[in-house]
Amino acid sequence: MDAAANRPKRKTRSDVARNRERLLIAAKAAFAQDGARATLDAVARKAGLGIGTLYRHFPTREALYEAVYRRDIEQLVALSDDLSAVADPVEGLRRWLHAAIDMMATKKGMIAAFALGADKTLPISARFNGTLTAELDRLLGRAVDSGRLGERMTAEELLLAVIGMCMLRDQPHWQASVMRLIDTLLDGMIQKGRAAPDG
Amino acid sequence: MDAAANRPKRKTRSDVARNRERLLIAAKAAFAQDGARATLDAVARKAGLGIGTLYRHFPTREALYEAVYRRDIEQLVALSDDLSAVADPVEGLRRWLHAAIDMMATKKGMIAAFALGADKTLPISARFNGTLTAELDRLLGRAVDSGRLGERMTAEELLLAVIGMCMLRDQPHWQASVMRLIDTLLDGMIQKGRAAPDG
DNA sequence: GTTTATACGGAGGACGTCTCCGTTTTTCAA
DNA sequence: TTGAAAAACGGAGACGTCCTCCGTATAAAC
Repeated sequence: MDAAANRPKRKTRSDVARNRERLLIAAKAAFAQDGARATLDAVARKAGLGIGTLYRHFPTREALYEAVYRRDIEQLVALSDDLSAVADPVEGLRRWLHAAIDMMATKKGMIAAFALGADKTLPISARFNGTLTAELDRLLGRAVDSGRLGERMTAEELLLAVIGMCMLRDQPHWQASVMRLIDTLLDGMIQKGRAAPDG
Repeated sequence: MDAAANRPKRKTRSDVARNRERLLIAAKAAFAQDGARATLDAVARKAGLGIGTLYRHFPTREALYEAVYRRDIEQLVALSDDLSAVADPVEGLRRWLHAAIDMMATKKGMIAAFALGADKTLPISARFNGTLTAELDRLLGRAVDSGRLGERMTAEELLLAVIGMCMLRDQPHWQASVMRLIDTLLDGMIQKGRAAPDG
């Protein structure tokens, strides 16, 4: 029943933590350079370790993504805490979305990680997207409660829109374009008349 | 100099056209079923032909996508002709975007094809994206000229937004979400006050 | 130093892409 | 018809990546 109770108390080997760290550093560098296309063999080689070791530490590519970008996600969570205190809730929401885009702009592999997260069949979805959707929902809820924004879009939809648009990273001025798209989208959500007839 | 002049006048073989057609039918089915993940081996097998024949007809995966979806693109071009006559230019633009989304909804592989088109390094970009951007630009220009829409977004940006958002196809109600996103975006483009301060 | 649990490494199988060239099919001229 | 030339076909095989498996190496415990 209780696996923890009858496990021998042998310390975990010292090389494990060291190798894990090496792998993460190598992966971060590889993803930054080659984005989603980086091969895992290359990551292992860069870390000076065998491919088998990589797979033991991170059984799937998604697990590796998650470990590499977990810290960044936490940063976005912290930022949403700060921005919940901004006087204008729409502005707070806007700033958070811009920060998310900024982050993806500097980390090539991150977009790939999020794209995987968009696929509901992968467990990474629950962690990355779940966490971020929750934060976004908080900011969005605040703006809606204030009466400034309508309820046209859900937090999840907004997040997916950002992720989707960021997939077009290879365009010349994609970052500015995406930010303008987001701003325009927010403008569209502001309580006013509607452009779209129902038919 | 003139390659056409001194080529022998032998007719092109009759099997070529037949096999090309078979490959297209098989590819269309395979892409519809498996999306971007369909293997080219499977396409060739489904067509009852060798893999070598597939590659001779369509040297790259993108070439095959292009051939499979060319007709659909032409349909969108024709639709934009029709919609240029609609009284309300914003409504015309909106309908065209919805039609594009509808089309992607029924053809799994099409989104993959467009996503490739978003990568400027591939020649398919010039054909698919170029054509569609031109049509969208026409509809958008008309709406801007009427004074109803501001010039916040370019046709290319709008198109890329649609493509990006459609990449999230695996979500439960993605199609409705994307359409609502587009409607909201259009609302945001309508000439009114702005939500986003400059800082 | 010996034992033992644990981790490492990389060979190898599976699978997809793409090429190359011997074989087959089609066209054309006689 | 039939033979030869041109053109297309087919699939074996080289290559690259993913991922697993298990013999070997190493750290911890005693």
